[in-house]
Amino acid sequence: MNRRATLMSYFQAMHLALGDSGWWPAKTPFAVMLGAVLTQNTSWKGVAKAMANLEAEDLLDPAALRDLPVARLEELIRPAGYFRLKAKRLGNLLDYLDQACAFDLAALKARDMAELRQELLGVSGIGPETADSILLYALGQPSFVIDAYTRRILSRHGLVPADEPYEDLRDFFMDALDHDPALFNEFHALLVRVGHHFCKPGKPLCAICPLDSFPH
DNA sequence: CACCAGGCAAGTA
DNA sequence: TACTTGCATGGT
Repeated sequence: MNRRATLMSYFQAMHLALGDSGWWPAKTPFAVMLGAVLTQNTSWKGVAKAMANLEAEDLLDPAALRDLPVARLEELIRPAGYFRLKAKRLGNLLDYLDQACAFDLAALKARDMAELRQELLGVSGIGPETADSILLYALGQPSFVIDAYTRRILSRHGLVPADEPYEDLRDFFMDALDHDPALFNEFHALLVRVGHHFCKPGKPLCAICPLDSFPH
């Protein structure tokens, strides 16, 4: 079985078991970018609280956030953890968005993906996973997102080495699959959901994991 | 109590 | 280039 067929069979198994994930479909692109930074090495629960704090003050908007004192931003995002660090990183992102498109985020959707990805990676605080999350979930561009669960699940199934570098893992998906944003979106979401529920660090895969019937 | 969560950058050798 | 460490709150 070729890699495309293998990956699609994983996708089908996960989707059949868990259904649609509905990740980041309804919010604005900017809100998605905020979430992508705030969720770095952090569970979504605290991020949701931080986002609610911002929304309650109508701050899910780049210009509004730019005018907010840093100390106030730190206070509002505190539940997401690393609050001083993340306040800086959001400031860096705002500086970039102002310079790159004058906060016209819709304009970024038309940009060349590879070029835009390189620019995002140039922002301090935006690494490969955050950049790909922004491209895919905020801008609808077909950039596959790799996270700790994706690496863990694929390596435990013997599809890649455990220490496979981020870019190689991303190529593993992108060389095999059609560059369909909807597919990339749902595929990554399902991998995270499966990892979260069934694939804890150090523990063996669980018998009710939808991927348990695959070789590992 | 220990450990982890949808990472990243800076420092060290 | 390849490790190590700091960042911080909240849940299990």
